[in-house]
Amino acid sequence: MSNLDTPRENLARTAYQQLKQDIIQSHFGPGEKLLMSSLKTRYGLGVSPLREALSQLVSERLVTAESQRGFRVSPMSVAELKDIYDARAQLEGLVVELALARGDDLWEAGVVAAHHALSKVTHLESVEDQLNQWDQRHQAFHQAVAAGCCSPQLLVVRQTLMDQAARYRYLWLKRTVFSVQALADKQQEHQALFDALLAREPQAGTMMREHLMSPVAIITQVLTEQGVR
Amino acid sequence: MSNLDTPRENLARTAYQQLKQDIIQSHFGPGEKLLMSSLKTRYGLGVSPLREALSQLVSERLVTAESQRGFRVSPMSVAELKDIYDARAQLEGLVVELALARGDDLWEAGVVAAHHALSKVTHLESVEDQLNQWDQRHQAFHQAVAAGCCSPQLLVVRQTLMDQAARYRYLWLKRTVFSVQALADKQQEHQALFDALLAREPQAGTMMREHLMSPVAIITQVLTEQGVR
DNA sequence: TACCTATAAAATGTCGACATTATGTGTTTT
DNA sequence: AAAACACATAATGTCGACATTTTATAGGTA
Repeated sequence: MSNLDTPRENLARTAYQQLKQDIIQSHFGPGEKLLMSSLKTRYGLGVSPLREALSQLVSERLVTAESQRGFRVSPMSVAELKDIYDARAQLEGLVVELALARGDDLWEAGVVAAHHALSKVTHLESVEDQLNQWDQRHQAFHQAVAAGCCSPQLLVVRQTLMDQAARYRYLWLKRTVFSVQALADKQQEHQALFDALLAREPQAGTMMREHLMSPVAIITQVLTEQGVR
Repeated sequence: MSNLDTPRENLARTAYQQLKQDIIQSHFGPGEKLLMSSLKTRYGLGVSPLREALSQLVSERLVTAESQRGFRVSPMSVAELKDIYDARAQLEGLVVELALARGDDLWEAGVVAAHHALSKVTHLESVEDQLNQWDQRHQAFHQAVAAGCCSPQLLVVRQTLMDQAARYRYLWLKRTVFSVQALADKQQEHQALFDALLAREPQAGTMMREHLMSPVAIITQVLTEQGVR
């Protein structure tokens, strides 16, 4: 009757999504123990769906499990930051080079649209909204570029690395989005990237690699300020 | 006392390993429904550890979950075969190029050792053993080569794609390992690859890409013989 | 016959209970 | 005082039970 025909999602899936959000936004800090008792009260769920959600997050390496000793948030480190960003840069470079070779008109159209939207981010009243809008369009732009590689598998792998990087990326976002200078620099990089892509210039891959590596210095600084090695 | 200091793995992990094996070796065929009742009797476990294991396999895309409708083995298709192998080839090519630039003496030593072991696979009485030994050393050789990229993250990603490909790869293995000609061809490719790597010749990346793509034709044939689109 | 409907059977997903294992605290021993 | 031990407390991991939902079966209608 009044039943919306939502297919009724698992509790495990909702737990997964919420937990992931909470870890990425550092509600649970790196290395923090994830007590079943607290999770139960926080999300109002039993252990079964929680354990399923945690198992998935272990597969994504956002959570680590130690047998008979429960779960904890995976630690963060400068070494891991560099490893993740290096892998992302290399992979995204590869993806771009494939897109140059494989991308069709529809791909170009998607890139044009996403780039346009990104360049028109308006200054909203709420800084929170501002941050979200820019971040969303920024990610959409890169997603549109990557789509040209015509490899669903590589795109999944790419997304996995994105998720892994999310916690680090979040640190960078806050520093960048509120700096007019940093934003302008990024905008310029995106413009150059955009031009190179549409012209199918071979150096676009290298440009992308450098573009992705540029936040590393800033994030390293933030981490060391927070006492993370 | 008589307690071996094995840390006592949880049942969920053992279930995960067994399920993965059984799916890869096609004990559970593509698209097959995974009934909780049968899994319970087969592995002698309750639902909780089984669901955890299945959740992890969902993350690895070997299993698919539909809310309120349980789990089934992910289907296989020629399209997915091509997608996975393309992604693997591109990624492995990238990894090799990084290894050429980053690999040190220790990497070279590992490659030499693994190549030597691979070239000396003895003809054992049991064909099963023969297959296992060759496959193990073959994978070890590629692993040793890949290690040179100096990126733990990329190696994890590579392993994920390997796991995804395992079911398809298994089909190829059976056809290859029992064909003297096919084995000899592979051995020659490995030799050429080996020489190019140690000489740091830039075309090693391309060679690797072609090496990884070569089984696609055979596997496609086997799949169509089995009625898989 | 084909098609809907009502009913029965089976399967999923979740919780609470319980055994096992880890952790913290206070006491004894050297 | 430091280390070793015993005990109490707390947390994990697993199972069986149960409500809900899906699927199969049989019957009825046009």
